[in-house]
Amino acid sequence: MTTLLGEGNRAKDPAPSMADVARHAGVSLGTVSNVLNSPTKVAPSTLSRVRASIDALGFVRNNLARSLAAGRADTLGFVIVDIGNSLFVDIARGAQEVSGEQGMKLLLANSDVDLAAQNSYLDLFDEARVGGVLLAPLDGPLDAAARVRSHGRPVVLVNAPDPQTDACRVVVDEELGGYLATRHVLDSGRRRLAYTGGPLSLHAVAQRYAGARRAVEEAGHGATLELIETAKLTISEGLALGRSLAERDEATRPTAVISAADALASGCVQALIYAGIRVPDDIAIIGYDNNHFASDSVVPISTIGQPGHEMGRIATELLLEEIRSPEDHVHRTITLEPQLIARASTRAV
Amino acid sequence: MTTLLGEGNRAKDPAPSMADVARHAGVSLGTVSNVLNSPTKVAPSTLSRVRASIDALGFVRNNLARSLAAGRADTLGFVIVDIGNSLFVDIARGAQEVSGEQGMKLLLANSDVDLAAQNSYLDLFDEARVGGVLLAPLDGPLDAAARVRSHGRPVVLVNAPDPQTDACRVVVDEELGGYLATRHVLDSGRRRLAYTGGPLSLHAVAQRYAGARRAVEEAGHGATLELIETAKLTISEGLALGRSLAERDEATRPTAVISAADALASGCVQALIYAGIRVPDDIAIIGYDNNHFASDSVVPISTIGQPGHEMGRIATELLLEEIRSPEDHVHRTITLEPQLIARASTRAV
DNA sequence: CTGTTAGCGCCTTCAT
DNA sequence: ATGAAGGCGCTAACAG
Repeated sequence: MTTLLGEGNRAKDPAPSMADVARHAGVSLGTVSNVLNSPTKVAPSTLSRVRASIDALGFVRNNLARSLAAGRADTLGFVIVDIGNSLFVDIARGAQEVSGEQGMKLLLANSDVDLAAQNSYLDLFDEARVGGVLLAPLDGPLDAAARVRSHGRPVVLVNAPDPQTDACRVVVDEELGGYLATRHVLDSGRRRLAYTGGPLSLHAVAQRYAGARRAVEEAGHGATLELIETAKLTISEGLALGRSLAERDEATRPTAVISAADALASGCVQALIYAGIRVPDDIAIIGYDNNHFASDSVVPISTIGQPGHEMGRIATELLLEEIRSPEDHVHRTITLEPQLIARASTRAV
Repeated sequence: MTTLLGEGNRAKDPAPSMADVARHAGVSLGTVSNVLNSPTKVAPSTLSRVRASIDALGFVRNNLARSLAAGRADTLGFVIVDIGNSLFVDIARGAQEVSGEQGMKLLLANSDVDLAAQNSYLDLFDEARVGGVLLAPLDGPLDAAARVRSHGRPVVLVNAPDPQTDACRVVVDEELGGYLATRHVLDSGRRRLAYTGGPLSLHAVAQRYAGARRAVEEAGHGATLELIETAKLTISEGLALGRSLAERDEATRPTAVISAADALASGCVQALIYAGIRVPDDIAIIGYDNNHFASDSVVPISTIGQPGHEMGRIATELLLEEIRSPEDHVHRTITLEPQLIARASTRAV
């Protein structure tokens, strides 16, 4: 076909390939590959010459072709249940660190608490032939993850409530967290306690409650624990909770509230103070998660911190280990401990 | 080589390929490709037979090979400056929607306000041959983005302060936002105003301040605007601000505070209430960003909403347009308008 | 409608 | 230290 006017620039000159670089540098394709992958095996002179051509041409290697040919990927995928939750952001940061240290890249995908989206991203990473995937799942079936695993692609679960799957997991001891929080307020002298959070169908909420009960039973001495279930773990539920607490008369009002989440605790504190009730003098409150708005509150709120950063690091290490030696890898569950962070909201009376 | 004990499962049976499917179904490779890419061109009977083999074998297509062969990608990359900020999460959601609707997948990367990380992810997406990239950049040089563009890969900037680059951009009118906020409190009857936020070196903070000044000048009638610069836009800075405001005597204390961020406003409200100062009766406050903790406050805080979701949608549409017709694409900057959200914290007196 | 074939860009032995 | 050649898994004509 003859060239018509303007047809010449139609091609939008395609990215230069290694072959182009080789030609430009006057070497063979294999040599270019070597300067990219094993620079030590190339004579210094050719090496610099090839490198010069590389950036003269603005060459970037095609990772698709690279991974395809090499049969392995330098990419990891992380499917995150809720990118708006700072715990997961911390986990992602930890994962990113380890990935970088070990020469891998980390790609993120936000499932947004939606099972279909979670499955779709799992498939995406599977099709993209990533080296392995990290999954912070929502409460729900994990068969899509199993499918990925069945394709020989390692999956490690982070903060997964469900222990039934055959994969490595990194979790934190929720029961212990509830115990620590409750024990702390008992130690501060309060006896009439209330645990709040919900719905109880959430694994973490239930586990933390179990821990709270254990601490109260252990305490004896007339310590009591009331359960106040909420519909969600939000600030606005907390506001409502605080208002209803403020309406109770002093004799029945708990003297300490153990909350399953900082958001809940924060709302509660705000509503109580607004109603003229003193925190921690009249009511002590402790939250959970160590979100920034727990520390950044008029009355800094005590809380239970989860080692998100460490969770991300460990999960990634497990994943890389499984990727590198699938043969002798044995799955394990690493359980991390939550940590008490005492602030003004639970000061002893 | 003879088979030794246990050597058989050494291979960790590699993922089945289209060739395997073809063999299993008794058809040719091309036909399998057709059932995957143009099912209409395949006889119903073969179609179902091939499909049966596909999931009998648990086949998932290799996207690396697919993109390599096809010369185009079905993936978009989004480099996000701060995954902890809900505005960007909203943008990501919008981008995800449009991507999905148009048959593209969206991969995320968190640069975490780090230039090196941002550049590294830009390169990652470049090497991964994504179809195009969305970039919510940090205040800093954009040469890495230019490099990506020079490789023929479209880049669109979201919420980029710097208008100098040659690419499509989606931004919101920050000056207008400051104006709207200020105008609103003026309309509510306040005259002694203060604008707070910082550092002023941040583009958005400075622009919003400019808008505030414009509104005050326009108002005349002895309306005044004090500037209270903060080091950051955090809740704790807001707490400090609220405390210092509470210490002033009534004659000099502003009757309305326009804050450059909800976090700041939230802290301020909390500290004021704690000090016994009434909001909005004694001081009205308006924030910026429409973060959830602005609405979920004892006194719901008025704010300026940014159309994050829409920003993400539009940016992705621009990107897809450029990807699909690079020839006749002309770069443009879409400027969206922020929106006033009036709540209790600025109720008229 | 189905089969055949030639690459896509790179890695990786194996020679030289 | 460098070059040559086969193949990774798939798409996209083109034949039949």
